[in-house]
Amino acid sequence: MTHTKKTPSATKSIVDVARLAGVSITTVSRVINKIGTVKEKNRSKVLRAVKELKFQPSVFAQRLATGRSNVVALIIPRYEGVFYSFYALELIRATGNLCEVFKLDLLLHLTDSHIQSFLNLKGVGGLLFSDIIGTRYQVEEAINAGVPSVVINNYVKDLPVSCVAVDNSGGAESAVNYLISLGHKKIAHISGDVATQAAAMRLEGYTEALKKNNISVREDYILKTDYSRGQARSAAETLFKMSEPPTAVFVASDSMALEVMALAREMGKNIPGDLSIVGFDDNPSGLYGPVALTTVRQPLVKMAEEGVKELNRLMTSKKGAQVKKIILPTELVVRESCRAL
Amino acid sequence: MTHTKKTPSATKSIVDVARLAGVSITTVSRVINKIGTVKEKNRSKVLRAVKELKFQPSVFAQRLATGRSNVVALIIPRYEGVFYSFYALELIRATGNLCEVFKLDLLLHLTDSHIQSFLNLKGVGGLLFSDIIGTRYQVEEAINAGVPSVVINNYVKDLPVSCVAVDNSGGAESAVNYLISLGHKKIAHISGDVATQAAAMRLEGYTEALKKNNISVREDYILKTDYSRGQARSAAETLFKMSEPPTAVFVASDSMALEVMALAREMGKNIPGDLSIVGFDDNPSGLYGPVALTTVRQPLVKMAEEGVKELNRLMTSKKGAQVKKIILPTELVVRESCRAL
DNA sequence: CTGAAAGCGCTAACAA
DNA sequence: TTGTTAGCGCTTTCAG
Repeated sequence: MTHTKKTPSATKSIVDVARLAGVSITTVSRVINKIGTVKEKNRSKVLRAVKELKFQPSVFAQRLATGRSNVVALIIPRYEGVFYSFYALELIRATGNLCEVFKLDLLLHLTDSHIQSFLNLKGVGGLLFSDIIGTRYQVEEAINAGVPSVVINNYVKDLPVSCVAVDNSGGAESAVNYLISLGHKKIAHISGDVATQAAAMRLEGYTEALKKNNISVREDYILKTDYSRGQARSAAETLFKMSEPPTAVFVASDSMALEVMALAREMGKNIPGDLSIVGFDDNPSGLYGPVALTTVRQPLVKMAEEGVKELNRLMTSKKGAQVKKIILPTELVVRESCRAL
Repeated sequence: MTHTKKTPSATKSIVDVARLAGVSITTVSRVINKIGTVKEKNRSKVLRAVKELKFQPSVFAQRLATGRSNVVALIIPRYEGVFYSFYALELIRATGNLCEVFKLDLLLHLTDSHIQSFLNLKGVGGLLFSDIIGTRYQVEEAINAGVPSVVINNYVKDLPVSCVAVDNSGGAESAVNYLISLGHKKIAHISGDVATQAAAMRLEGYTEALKKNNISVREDYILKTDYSRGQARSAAETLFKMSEPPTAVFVASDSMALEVMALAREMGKNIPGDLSIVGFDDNPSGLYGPVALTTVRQPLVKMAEEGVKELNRLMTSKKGAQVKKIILPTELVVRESCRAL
């Protein structure tokens, strides 16, 4: 009985290519990895064989042999408020696009904060954390294991990890300053979930701007939400019912700001006539309404891109590379939802 | 010089565990893979060693050895209109969640339809295609390569591949029938991108319902869009300007329907007084407006789940398993945006 | 019930 | 410039 080499139906391996091309597997490997030191003649023979056999190297064998992995896991906390947002989608999209550019495989990992089992760190070459809320432990674990990691959307001071965040407090300040420059003094703030750094910093920027302008901070003008439209609506209702309602409101996200505008319209109020509104995000939805929303543009795509770039840098440089803390500027986009008093 | 066993800093391997536990690596492997035939005594010794060493098996070695991979790639066409949607996010979310349940690694792949290089089929254990628009070639390639695949959101008749879709035409019919039952005869349709099967089927359902009720189909009542809010707004403008405007409109997506409602309000029109509206999706945003949107609920999450389940079935059963074509029912959700004539 | 040994497909010294 | 060979870490017969 002919001792056939294993299952003949098996997919082609580097050995088959080598045989067909009449060279050693090493040479094939060199061609695949573009090692240069291969004679043009052999090179083309290999290439031809590869094409004929439709050969694709086994990534597992490669990874096992090299110890390197080009898999990047994007860790998103399965945090309802956040995940239903424009933010999450933009982030995923931008990350996906750039990973493709860098030839990285993007592993998506939605995680419950209370989850015990973490992903197998041996399976990934790098970790991209979307925020650190509820995943701090995982970040620490990754750092200890020496897996290149970067945290996005959270300026992590107290951990030796690269991060790229947005200047939330600065953005908030510019929004409120703008309102003040328009003559507003009674300015409310509908904040997002202050458990997130982004929301907390926006709140801080709001109070800072007020203080610097000698406007007293009224607690009743600060409404905290979970970033959902539902809670934004409730907050707006509260605002409108106040005996001394604000003349302007800075809202922590565009989608919430849109909800406030919607409610205002329903109640027959005029925007910006009766209330000036500034959002945060620069979500395209803000453009389609009757009154284009003035907002603070947040470079979400850029943030994701910088994150992937930084991660790629970490992954391709030797162990112990210096971490980077990047903070991206925001930009006030003036449209139609505010008026001068 | 002591011939140290390679880099001592290297992560622990099965060998270290075996040594520490005082058994062979085979036994360790058995314990890891829950092979049962291991004496309790050895078993606990191994477990203890695993814990002490914080051992995590190398997925690459496992995959190389077994030839099996639990990596699932979710292929989403980078199709602007689609990707900015509620749809994409829901899909990713549901897929991500269920993959975790099945212990599958989710690889996200956003693809340009014109891309040549495809992902390395050897690297994945299964493929989940979100729609087949622009990726038909890839689907065929996967089928030929024998890689388990399922197409979501598109009922693929002409290819031997599993798919799970939604009853778009049925859903559209029920929406239009409902409008008709309310006494409407002048019913318009703002369709999505008819290059997608979903939009095409909704349009078909619309015309079918009309025909079955002996209402003539007016071409000028059919406005085609790309699913974007911008185009929805233009379509609505067109509608409102007509000499004989419709009394009701069936819109192919909730986000577009919301845009139509917004425009109506801006123009001082009353919903549902002046115009009845039915959407499609059951996007939660439809609930927050002043008038809750009547819509056709689309089991997006269920669709994604069924997709993953089916893929998992394919991946765990032997080659050549029978493909399944699944079609999920929709449900009309009556809320406040329609009135009887 | 356990262990020795032969791979899985590829890369990377080391020689030639 | 090319080939030989020894692993990478794990699974899986096959003996014991």
